[in-house]
Amino acid sequence: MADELLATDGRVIGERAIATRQRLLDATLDLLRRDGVLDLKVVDISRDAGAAPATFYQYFSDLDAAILALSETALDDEVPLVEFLQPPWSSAADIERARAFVQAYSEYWSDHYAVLIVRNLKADGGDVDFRSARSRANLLLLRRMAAMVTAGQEAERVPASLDPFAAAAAMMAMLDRLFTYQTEVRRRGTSKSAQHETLTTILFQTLTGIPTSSTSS
Amino acid sequence: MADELLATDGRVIGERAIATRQRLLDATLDLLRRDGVLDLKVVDISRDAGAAPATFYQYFSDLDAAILALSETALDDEVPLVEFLQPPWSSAADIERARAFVQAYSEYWSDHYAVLIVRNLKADGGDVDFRSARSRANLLLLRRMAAMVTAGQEAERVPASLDPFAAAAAMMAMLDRLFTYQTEVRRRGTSKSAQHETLTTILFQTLTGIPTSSTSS
DNA sequence: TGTACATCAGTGAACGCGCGTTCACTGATGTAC
DNA sequence: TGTACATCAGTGAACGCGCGTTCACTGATGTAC
Repeated sequence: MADELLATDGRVIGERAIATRQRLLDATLDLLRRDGVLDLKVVDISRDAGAAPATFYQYFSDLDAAILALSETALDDEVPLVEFLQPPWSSAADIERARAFVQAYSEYWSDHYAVLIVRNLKADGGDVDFRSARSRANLLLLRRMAAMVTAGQEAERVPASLDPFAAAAAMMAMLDRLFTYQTEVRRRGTSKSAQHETLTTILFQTLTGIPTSSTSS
Repeated sequence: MADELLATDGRVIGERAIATRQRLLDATLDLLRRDGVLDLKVVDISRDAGAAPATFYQYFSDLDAAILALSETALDDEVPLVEFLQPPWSSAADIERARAFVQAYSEYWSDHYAVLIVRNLKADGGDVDFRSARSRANLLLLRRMAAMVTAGQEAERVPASLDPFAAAAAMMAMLDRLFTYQTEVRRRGTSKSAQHETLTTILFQTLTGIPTSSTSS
């Protein structure tokens, strides 16, 4: 994208300013990770970035603007994940790609969870900008998943009772929520790899309807 | 439970006070639904409940205490849902019970989503009390789901690659997140009943491994 | 059946902090010649 | 190769609001006789 960064007054900004802006974003992410949205403050962000509060307002009209900017960078990291779903999984061997997808998505999530949680929260709360940010991000993967379901139904492997889009949304929901929830699951003695294997199996089974090799215990 | 309600100073409180406390909780829930956690204020709650701010502090040490109290009442409404999972689904006919479960869970969720979202948010953020509230609630259903997976594996219908607890958690995650997300899904032209049918199919398939009747399109 | 007293429940008004936000300013960097 | 000037970037200090929280108080209800 060839868009130049602007200050809040509309000026195009130079290198030094871009660096400052980035430091502010980094600090925002740090604080989001450490303390969560409920305790996020402009004053703290500025201090952590080694800048005066007034500086923050040169680049962001308010906290939401900064969080939205972080959402955009998260989106950039989501784009490559499409590769794992495209072309669609179509044979038992493709479970390897499902496995790789789960792994990659897990990493994506652990890089960006702090931002994604807020984005989802604000989107759920009805904020238009966050809604749109979420939609753009989700549709990327959702469309590919839905296409797999449709293909699976045409091949009569996937139940006709699935709505392709709803099924895809369900899978996304599962991935998102579960990664949020990960520490908790881990605490009950389920290893990370067991969790990934489980997700892989459910995903592959639901989207493609292709039987998983090992059905014996 | 025979626990009597206490004021913050430890006194057991009478009927009139119980009613006031309840009005405060009702107002809290209303505001949570309307404006979300980020804008929740003691002053507003008190005003809406027709009380002075000082009154709030007679019954709750802070906002979190009130939200935790609301989480407990949500838990009460979750208990009956166990019926739908117990005894375990074991034949194709049990898909009716899965369907009823999804329906009931959807209603449970739409009654309590505002509180559950905050509970999850705070639990994810590491708050001990909210963690415990969430665990107690989730384990109720999680245990039954995990048992079904184990049974399905013993009958060699469910892939051995599933970890029973992780699979159950994945299903819970899917339900929770997707209901949050419902308006969005609806907006893309998926009807509520199509969504429920999809969830029912995925749930039943994943937990029991029993093939769904209609695999043709 | 009324009066005095004890306890319970609720509040007005204020204090004070902390945070968002702004404005007039200073300092840094680039450019012309 | 230095000096003057323009533009860019950053800030100190303050204002003011809004909210959490408290305390000494008032009003309501129950109880004894």
